[in-house]
Amino acid sequence: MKIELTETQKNILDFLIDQIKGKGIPPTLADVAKHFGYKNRATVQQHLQAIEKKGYIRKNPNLARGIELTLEDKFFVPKPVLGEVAAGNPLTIYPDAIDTVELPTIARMPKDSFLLRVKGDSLKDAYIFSGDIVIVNPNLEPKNGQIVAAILDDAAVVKRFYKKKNEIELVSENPDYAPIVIDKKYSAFKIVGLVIGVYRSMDKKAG
Amino acid sequence: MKIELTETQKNILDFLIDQIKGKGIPPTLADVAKHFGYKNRATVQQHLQAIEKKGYIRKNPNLARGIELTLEDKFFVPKPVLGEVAAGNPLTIYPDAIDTVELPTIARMPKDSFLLRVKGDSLKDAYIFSGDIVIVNPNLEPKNGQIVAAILDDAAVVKRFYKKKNEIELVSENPDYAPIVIDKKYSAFKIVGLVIGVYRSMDKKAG
DNA sequence: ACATTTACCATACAAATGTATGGTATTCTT
DNA sequence: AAGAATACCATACATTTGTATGGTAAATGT
Repeated sequence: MKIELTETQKNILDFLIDQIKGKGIPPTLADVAKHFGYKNRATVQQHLQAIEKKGYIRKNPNLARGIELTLEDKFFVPKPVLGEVAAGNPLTIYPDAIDTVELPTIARMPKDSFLLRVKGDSLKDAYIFSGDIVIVNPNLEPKNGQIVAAILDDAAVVKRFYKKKNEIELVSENPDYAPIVIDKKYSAFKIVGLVIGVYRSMDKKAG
Repeated sequence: MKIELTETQKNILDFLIDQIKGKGIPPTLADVAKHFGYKNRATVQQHLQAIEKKGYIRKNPNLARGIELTLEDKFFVPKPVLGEVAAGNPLTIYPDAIDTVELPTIARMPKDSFLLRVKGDSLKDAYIFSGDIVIVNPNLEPKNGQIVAAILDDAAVVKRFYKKKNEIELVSENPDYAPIVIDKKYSAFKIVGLVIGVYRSMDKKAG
């Protein structure tokens, strides 16, 4: 039933979601126009009509800030999953979204953070399992013992983080996997962000 | 600094909070007038000026729905956890919120659904652990094999749900706990809702 | 090549919303 | 008793906001 959104429309919808969920109050047409640099509200108006026709929002006519997310009825906001991330052995990370999960609106999802789907079972003793979605915040500095997402030689991993003198150690909770030790100067290594939450939808049985 | 509010002013402020926190969008003057049965907006306007002068709200001039709560913590929105729910043996459910989880910025509660903190480990084979927050939707009908929250003899449980001919069976994933079988007519039993997701914040170490 | 969709701008208009001002009546203070 | 604060109403007006309509240009599909 839902039709694909264009890039511009998707950007606008993202902004709407961001404002409504984040700031708590839907923007006016003028707000949206200003944010995207449009010189008049009619442009926004037309985009909104397109988005509404495709079923993503509903508008209360003649009502200031009368934009409602239809997604909201379902309690879920679709979010892109940027890649798969290995809890065991490293996996490839993809340049674009490989999938979307329906994330409940309560799951905390700060700006700039993103989602990765976990593959493998090396973190099972930290209660993260294959198929779980981890929420990664790239703006937080990881402390020792916290779980991070990192890129190592073009692959992505999720592991517990320990900062040593000249190395960084990435530890799995599962004793089947040995810790990875990286020299701090090694250039093909980069911490992507701190894992701030885990979400698992219950509609399919875990395991 | 804060001065005492009059009864009317307090009622209006309560309504404002209710709308902003609950509905997610501040009301217009007309909304407030209608709710309290005022015949014109100027009345509301004056009350708002009084409330603002006393420091409880701030107004963005000439802005539709431009009421902000000064009380509001901009970065953390506490969400009530309605009770603890036993994955093992039943626990008491409390009439009021027993705790809050802090969900930064986002965190608008999906309509009608609520949170319960899980205690006990009977669902550990379904990857739900003590301390996890389960999201319960009371409007969805559970199907066989799904996980539900239920009230049994004034205690709350989270278990996998199976509907039999004349009974309902609630099963733990953990073999240490035997299934609970309830006759359908038993009045002290009630399905509270379907567990639609599990969320775990990572700021404290799991385990 | 032609029609359709998309992405913008400009302008005009109507409805919603906030604001200013003046009025009446009641209660509370001093 | 006088003054102040409170709680309303009515009306007029300015601004914001949403809507309708028409136009240009580029990309896309058939």
